[in-house]
Amino acid sequence: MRIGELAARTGVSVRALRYYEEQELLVPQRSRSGQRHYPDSAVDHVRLIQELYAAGLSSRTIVELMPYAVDGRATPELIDRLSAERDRVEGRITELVGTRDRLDSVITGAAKNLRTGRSCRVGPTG
Amino acid sequence: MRIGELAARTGVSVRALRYYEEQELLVPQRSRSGQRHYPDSAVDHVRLIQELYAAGLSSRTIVELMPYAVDGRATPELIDRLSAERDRVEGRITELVGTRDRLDSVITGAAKNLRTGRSCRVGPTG
DNA sequence: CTTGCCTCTCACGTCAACGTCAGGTTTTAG
DNA sequence: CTAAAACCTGACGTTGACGTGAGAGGCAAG
Repeated sequence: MRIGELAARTGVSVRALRYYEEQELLVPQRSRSGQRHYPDSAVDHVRLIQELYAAGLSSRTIVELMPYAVDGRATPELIDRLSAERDRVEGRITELVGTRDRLDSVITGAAKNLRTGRSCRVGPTG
Repeated sequence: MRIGELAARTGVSVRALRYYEEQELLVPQRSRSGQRHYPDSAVDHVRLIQELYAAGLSSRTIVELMPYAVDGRATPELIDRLSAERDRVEGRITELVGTRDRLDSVITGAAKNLRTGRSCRVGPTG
């Protein structure tokens, strides 16, 4: 399929797809006239890329991890890299859970404040 | 305290503190000569700001939520805003948990691949 | 053939949260 | 008093993942 269709199917912009190519994340074939042609598998490929971006990985990191997703070839280094990223994501989750709990207690305090009309201090821990 | 000490205590840069002021997140008093002077509470204040940044909130959003943190005054709108951000954070957590699990299964597959030396496809779902 | 949409390649613009440098003033230590 | 350290105000630079517009070429339909 051509770039417009892939964009429509994945929900990412045409510009983004060209950017992915620039970053060597998704390199399509070219017709004689220079138009990009993607296989059907590109749809899932793009979704994976998006997910990894959403997880906070950079293009460079994704590029480094792609060889595995592409040809299924694993090396110890690759596994280390994947594990490191997994741990990073895990760390982010922990942070965010803490923040969510903080927000929860702030909200609870605020709601109480609202009911009583009294100003009960809720700021940073302490 | 002056800006350098606050920076040292919080671990954020002097530049960042000046940026926070620019964004009206943390407005200190000024001496006659123009130097910034912060109260002790600014330390916790900065930490809260950092945490909210880390949670993915923008300066603008933080500014909107600050009135509560500053004077403890809650309004229904503020609580809605806080709840909305809480839900955003919760959504991010769910996403990241999914990604972590995806990474886990990829890693497991890769490790198995490595042991067997066989290429077992692990890519996007499907 | 031409209309119209899709695509191409530059290449500059954007946005957030600062980094960094320049050039000058204030505070502090000796 | 002097020198160093800390502070001040601009103001331009950085990074990542694109947005946006210009100007030109490609392709199926009438």
